[in-house]
Amino acid sequence: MDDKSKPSVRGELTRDALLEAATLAFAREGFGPANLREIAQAAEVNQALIGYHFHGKEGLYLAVFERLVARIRQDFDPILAGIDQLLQEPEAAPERCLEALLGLVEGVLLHMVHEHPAWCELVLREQQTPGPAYDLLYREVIARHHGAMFDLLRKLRPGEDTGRVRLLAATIASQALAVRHSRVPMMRLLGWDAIGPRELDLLKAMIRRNTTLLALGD
Amino acid sequence: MDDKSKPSVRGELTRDALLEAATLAFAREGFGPANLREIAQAAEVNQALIGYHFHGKEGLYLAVFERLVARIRQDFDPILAGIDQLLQEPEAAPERCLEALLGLVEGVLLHMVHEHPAWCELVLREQQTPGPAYDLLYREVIARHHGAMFDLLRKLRPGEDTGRVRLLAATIASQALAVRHSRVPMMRLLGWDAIGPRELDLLKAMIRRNTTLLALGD
DNA sequence: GTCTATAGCCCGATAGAC
DNA sequence: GTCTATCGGGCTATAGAC
Repeated sequence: MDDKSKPSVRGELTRDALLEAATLAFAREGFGPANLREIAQAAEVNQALIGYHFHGKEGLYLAVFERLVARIRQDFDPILAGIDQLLQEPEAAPERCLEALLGLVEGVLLHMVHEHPAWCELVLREQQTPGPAYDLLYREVIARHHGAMFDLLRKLRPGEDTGRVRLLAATIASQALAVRHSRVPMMRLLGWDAIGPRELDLLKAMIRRNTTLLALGD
Repeated sequence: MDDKSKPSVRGELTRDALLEAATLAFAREGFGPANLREIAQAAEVNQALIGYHFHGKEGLYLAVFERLVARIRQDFDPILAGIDQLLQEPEAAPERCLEALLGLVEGVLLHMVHEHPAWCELVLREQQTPGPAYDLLYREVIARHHGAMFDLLRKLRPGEDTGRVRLLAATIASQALAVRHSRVPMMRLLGWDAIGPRELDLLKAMIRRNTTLLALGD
């Protein structure tokens, strides 16, 4: 029984291999410079199969985003569900709201540290001219995160102007995002070669301290 | 006296037009996908002149960065010189150090908000895969900013571990940078269409409040 | 579903006239 | 310094055999 015996399975293997290779290639080089020949070669699959399975380069690109969004949601849906539950309790203690906020921000930090270094390039490209891929990412990931942070901060700062609470959410989030957006200058400033366990602990501690100050301050 | 009467001037006009168009194109599309034919057309200049003036696509790209760095330095050198002077005073009051820090961060914020959006996008892209162009920018701009922030924060938090002070500098800076790096999701979160005077005041106030808390907190 | 082969396009570079 | 014309290479997409 060789690996070609079940066509429907083989097709799926081909799709997966192409998506895996394409994710790396698009992340490393961006949409334009990424090269279908190399992607097919890295996936050990014939180049013409990209056309068959994904209807061209753009279709492959969108499929890569769908896959990544699904993976991100797998990581964050439990955290976001826990926050939703907490927020539905009428008398949720502020300490627990702060703890939930810290957990969410730390989750984003971990994701930013561990994701492929150039994943940011993909998102940035989409941000400049938001196309279908960015809309998907925004709807499924970013909007949910924003919503959860906003709701938690509103509980922590009752009575504060909602515009200011939103702005506060954005500035708190920016600390975690900076690890990705400003990775290179940040590493140079800190004199780090890589973000290992020791560096990650320092980052976590600083973000925890900063977030607490910013959420409760004044 | 037509505009072709002084060849040396005409060449300079050609260079400038090409640099202007190239800045926009590289920022919008990144190095790879940007197209020399379109750049030449936008500059209303013959495509072959790119080869003559800049020795190809990479030379043009580097020249764009040299121009960008020169303009940024024009804006920030006075601010940074003022900080250097303050830091050389042996008994500089903490209040003045904090004020200088707030001024620098606000300067970065204003730059991120007002300067040509294309420049920031360019930097962001280059940062993902740093080459000679990024080294130039880092040496001439980013390193100086980091140095100034670090020195000011060390005065404000005497005795604190220098690694933590550096990390604090990075997280404080990230707030101002976020206006560019996360512009699209941030605007959606805040429900803003553009950053006008009203929005800028809100941003300034929030960053001032946050920076003060983060610099002095604990 | 897979593969070969190639059509057809776009790009960067440059030779050579002016 | 500028322009026209073109070369050579690399790319995506796809027709058609299996």
